[in-house]
Amino acid sequence: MATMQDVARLAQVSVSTVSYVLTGARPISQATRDKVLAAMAELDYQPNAMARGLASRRSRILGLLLPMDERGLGATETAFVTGAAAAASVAGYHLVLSPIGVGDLDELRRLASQRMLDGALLMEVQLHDPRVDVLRELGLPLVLIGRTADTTDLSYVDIDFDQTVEEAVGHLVALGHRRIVYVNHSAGTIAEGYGPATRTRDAFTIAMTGHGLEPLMIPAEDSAAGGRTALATALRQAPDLTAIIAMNENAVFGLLGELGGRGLSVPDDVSVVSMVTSPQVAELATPALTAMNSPGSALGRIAIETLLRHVDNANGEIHQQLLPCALQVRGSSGPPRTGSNTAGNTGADGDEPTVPSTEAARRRAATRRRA
Amino acid sequence: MATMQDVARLAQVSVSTVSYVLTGARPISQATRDKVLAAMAELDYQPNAMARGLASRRSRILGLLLPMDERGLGATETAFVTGAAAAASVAGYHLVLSPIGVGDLDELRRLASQRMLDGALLMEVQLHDPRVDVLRELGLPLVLIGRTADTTDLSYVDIDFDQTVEEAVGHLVALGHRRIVYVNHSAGTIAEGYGPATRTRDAFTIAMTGHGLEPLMIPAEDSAAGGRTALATALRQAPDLTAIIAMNENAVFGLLGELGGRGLSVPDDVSVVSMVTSPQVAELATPALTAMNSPGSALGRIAIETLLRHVDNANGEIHQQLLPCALQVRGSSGPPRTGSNTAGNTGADGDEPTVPSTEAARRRAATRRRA
DNA sequence: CGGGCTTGTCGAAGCGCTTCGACTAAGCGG
DNA sequence: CCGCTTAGTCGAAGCGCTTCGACAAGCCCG
Repeated sequence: MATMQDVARLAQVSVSTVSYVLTGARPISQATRDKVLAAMAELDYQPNAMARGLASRRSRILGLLLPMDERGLGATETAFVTGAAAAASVAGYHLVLSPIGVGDLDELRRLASQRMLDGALLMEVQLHDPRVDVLRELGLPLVLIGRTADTTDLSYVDIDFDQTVEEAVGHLVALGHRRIVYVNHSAGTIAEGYGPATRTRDAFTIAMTGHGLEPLMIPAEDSAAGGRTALATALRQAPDLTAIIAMNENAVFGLLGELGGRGLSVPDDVSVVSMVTSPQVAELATPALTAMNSPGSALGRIAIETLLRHVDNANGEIHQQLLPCALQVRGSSGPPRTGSNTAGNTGADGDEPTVPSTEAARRRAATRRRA
Repeated sequence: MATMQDVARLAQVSVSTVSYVLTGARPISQATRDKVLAAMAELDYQPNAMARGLASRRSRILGLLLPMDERGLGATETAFVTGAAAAASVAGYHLVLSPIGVGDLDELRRLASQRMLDGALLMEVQLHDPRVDVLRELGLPLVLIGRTADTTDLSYVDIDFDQTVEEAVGHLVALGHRRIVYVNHSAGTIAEGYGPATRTRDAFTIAMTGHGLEPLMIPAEDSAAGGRTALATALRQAPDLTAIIAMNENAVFGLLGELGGRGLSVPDDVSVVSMVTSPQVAELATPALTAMNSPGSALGRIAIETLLRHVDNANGEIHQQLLPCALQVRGSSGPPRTGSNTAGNTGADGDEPTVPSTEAARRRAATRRRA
C-alpha cells in the first residue's frame, strides 16, 4: 500500500505538494501536477481514508439512518437510497446506510460522536423524533426525509401530501366518483402522529369538502389482514362507495383480495388509487394499480445536495422542500358503474341506487361468469 | 469534544494507560481503571474513530455490499441485514451498508483500498462475481451470502436450496399432488448462472424424479406480468397441473392474479407454494401463501461471526454453511381436487380428466358464485 | 526600479490514537 | 538474599495525512 511519502519521493516533490494536488487547496503548476499524477498512477496510490479523516476532521462519509422494520425496504425507499448514493458519489462522498431505528439511540450517539459521519440523512422521521434531538445536540449536519412537528431550523425534503391527495381525489372525481373512501395507516400510527398519516388525512378532508363531498377515512393495520378488515368496515359505513384511495401499501393487497372475494370487480365496481407507490409495486396487483408515483430518486438527490451544502458551510441556510407524487393511471381506476361521467362540482350526493352496490355487484359478477 | 489527553490529565495517568483501559491490550490495576473510567464518564469522552483507525489500522467497520436494483429489499434481505447489524454491534463493530452493485467495481475498489473496511459481506453473489476478485486481490476479509461457482478458499453462508426444494415438493406430494410445475426466475437469469435459479432447478428435477414424477420448469420474468405469462405457459404445457412451486417472489403475485382471472381457485384448483419468502410477503397474498420461510436473520448473524473470525486472525479457516428454509403451511396449499389424498410413489400420471382443469374450474367457479 | 502582489513550493507541526520498549515494584523459588 | 518473572505504568515514536507559515520567484504599477 503506497503512501503519500512514496508518491512524493517518486515525483521528487514534498508531501505537502502531493496533498495539494489531491485536495486542490493551493495552486499547483501544471508541470508539477503531471509529475505527481504520474507517480500516483505508477504506484497505484490510494489515499488512506483514516489518515485523511484524522488530519482534516472530515470523513467524507454521510450516513443514511434508516430504521429497518420487518417490512423491508419498498421500491420507494430503494429509489430514494440509490438516488442519494449516486448524488453522494458524484460529490466524492460515500453514503453508508445504517439500520438505526428510533430505538437505538445509544448506537446512534456512538456513531455520531465518534466523528465518523460528516452529516446524516434521517428517514422515516417521526413527528417527535428523538434522533433529531441527539444529532442536533452533537452538532451534526442533518437533513430530514419527512418532517418533525416543529421544523424550525431544520432542513427537510418530503412528499407534498396535500397536493398528492388533491390530485388523487381530483382524478376520481373527474371520473365521476362521488363516494370515495380513504384507507389510511392504522389508528395507532395516526394517534402517535405519524406525519404521512395525519397529513394525508387532513388533506383528504380538505379535498373532499372542496368538491362538496363527504370525507370518510378508515384506518387499517399495515398488513393484508388489515386491508381486508378495512374493506369490510368501509362497505359497512359506506355501502355505496365506488372508489378507494389507499395510503397503505401493505393493506392495499388485502383490500384487493377481499374485493375479489366479495365478487366486486376493480375498477368496474370499485376504483382503487394507491398513494405513494412505486411502479414496481403497482404492477404487482391485478389489475395494475393506478397510483401516485413517489419521487424517490429525486428526493434522495435533493436531500444529499442540501446536506452537503450544510457540511461545507456550517452556517448554510436551511432548505425545506416538498415534492408531489405524480399520478399514473393504470388499470385499477375507471368511471363508476352508476355514476355520471362528468366532474360536476355541485355537491349533491345520494341521489342514486337504494340497493347497496355490494349486492348489485355480486349479481352482476355472477352474470358475467355465466356467459 | 474531549480527547484522550483530557481524560489522562483528569485521571492523573498517562495517555497510554487510558488507551490500555480502553483496549485491554495490557493489564491495568483495578484502582487505575476506575479512576480512568470515572474521568471518561465525567468528560463524556468518546474515542475518535479516525484516530483509532489510523493508529491501529483497524476501522472496526464492516461493509455489507448489497446491490440495490429497482425491486428494493424484500423482507428476507431486511431480516438478513438486521441480523447482521445486531451481531456486528454486539462485537463492537459497525455494519455499514453500501449500495454497490456488480457494476460499480471502481467504487468498490475505492472503498476497499482506502482501508475503511475491516471486512465485507457480499450479498446477491453471482456465480462469477467480479467483486469477489477485486476484494480478494485487495486482501480484504470476505464472506459471501450465496456462492460463486468456485468456492475454494472462500467462506460463505447460503440457503440450502436442495433441502428446501425437496421439502416443498415433499409437502405437495404428501398432499396428493402428482403434476407439479416449478416457476423459476427468468430464462436470462438462469442462463447467466444465477445460483438460486440453477440450484433450485436441479434440485427440483431430482426431487420430482425421486418421487417418480415428471419435472416441468417454467421460467418467468421477475414481474407480475412475467407471472401471468408463466401461468399461461404452464397451463398449456401441463393442463392437468394441480400445484405450482414458485421461486419468483414478484411473479407469484401475477400468477395468483391470473389464476383468479381464469376462475381457478387457490388452493382448490391449484396449490401454490412460494420459495424463500418471508412471512410478511406471504401474508400479502389472498389466500396467504404456503411458503418456505427464509432464515434471513440467522444467516446474517452467522455471516458476521464468520467474517469477524477472519478479521481477527487473518489465517482463519474458511467456513461454509447452508441453512434450509422452513416450510410454513398457509392457505395456498391443500389436497388436489381430483387426486387421491395419499402420497403414493407409484409414478403413474395422466389417468384422469380429459376435460382441461381450466374449463372444469371455470364452470365450478361460476356455480359457486351463483349460490 | 522598488514595494506589494500573486503563484508555487517546502518543511514542520499537528490530528488523536495505538503500541513498543523501558522502567519500577512486587512476588518467588532456590 | 539474589536473580527472574510478572503486573502495572510511562514516554515517545509513529499511523498517513492536512494545513499553516515561510519563502523564493515573477509580475504589475506608479
